Amino acid sequence: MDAKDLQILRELQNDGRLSNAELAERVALSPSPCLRRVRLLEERGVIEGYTAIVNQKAYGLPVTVFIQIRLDHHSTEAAQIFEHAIQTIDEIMDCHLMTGETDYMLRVVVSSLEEYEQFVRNRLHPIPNVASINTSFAYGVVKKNRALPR
Amino acid sequence: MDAKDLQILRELQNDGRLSNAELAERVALSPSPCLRRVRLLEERGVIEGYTAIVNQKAYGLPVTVFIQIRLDHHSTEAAQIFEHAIQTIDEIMDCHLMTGETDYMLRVVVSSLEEYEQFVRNRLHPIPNVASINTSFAYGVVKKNRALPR
DNA sequence: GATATATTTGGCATAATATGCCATAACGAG
DNA sequence: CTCGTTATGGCATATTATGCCAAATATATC
Repeated sequence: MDAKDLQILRELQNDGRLSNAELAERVALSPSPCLRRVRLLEERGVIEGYTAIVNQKAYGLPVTVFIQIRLDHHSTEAAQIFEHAIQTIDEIMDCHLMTGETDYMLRVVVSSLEEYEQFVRNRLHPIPNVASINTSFAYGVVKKNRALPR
Repeated sequence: MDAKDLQILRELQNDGRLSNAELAERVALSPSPCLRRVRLLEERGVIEGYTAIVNQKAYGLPVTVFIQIRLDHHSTEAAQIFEHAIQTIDEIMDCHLMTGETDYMLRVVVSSLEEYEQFVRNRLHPIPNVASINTSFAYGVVKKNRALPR
């Protein structure tokens, strides 16, 4: 990955639908080597895919919740059960395995506080081995960055 | 926003580079009304943009950190200064204004623990009015969802 | 420093795709 | 039922992607 690849990644993170012609111009290459670099980045898994960024409020899901979860014991089995359970729950946008006091950090998206209550009751509580659930509501987004630094 | 729009959004969240022809086929429309719907969703701000999803490890930034920040007082001015300060810091991928005990939740991306130390020293500590910084490191990602639920 | 090898690049022809326009069809209000 | 509005599909044109080849650049070896 040289400087040109980094430039390509920066441009595609800021506009994932850039045409190859436009992208090539911005990174000072002709279209064909530019396209070949993009395909290589895709094949190597550096580019995992492309996505449309949807406005949560306009979509009807204005509420973002961060949830810190601890398991009651830390066997491989308990972790596997938990991690498997969350995969099928659509409201969970992402889940990180954490160091320190909490085991998992979830970002969950819902339409309202009422729906969040339902979510906790119907989706979270049925999962076994969960010792504690710590909920933090987000009022709004102050910053949102598309491109990784550097 | 009818069912077709929702379908379009779902498809474009899962593959932001779908050709209009392919998208039209998937949502059972001919290309022209399909494209018109996409453009409308863009104009209305439902689709905020498109982005390439870059693998953090492959890119050289394997460490994700969640940081909970409290300000020492909650004047509009203190908030504005803080919120303005973080905009220019590239390592901060997103920042949410929170309810409850902490004021802000940051997601930060760095190459190593050493770099995180530098980040805190050089970027965070200079910001005024910050009362406390609570750092939580992520080992790895258990789940990552591109598409909003429903 | 010269030569051989491998890698990357740019150009071109072809195939696929997007775009804008228009007539037709579906929908809703009165 | 009828008018006015909105959405749809088809088509011609312009733009873009793709695959192939020769030229240029970089790398390694002696």
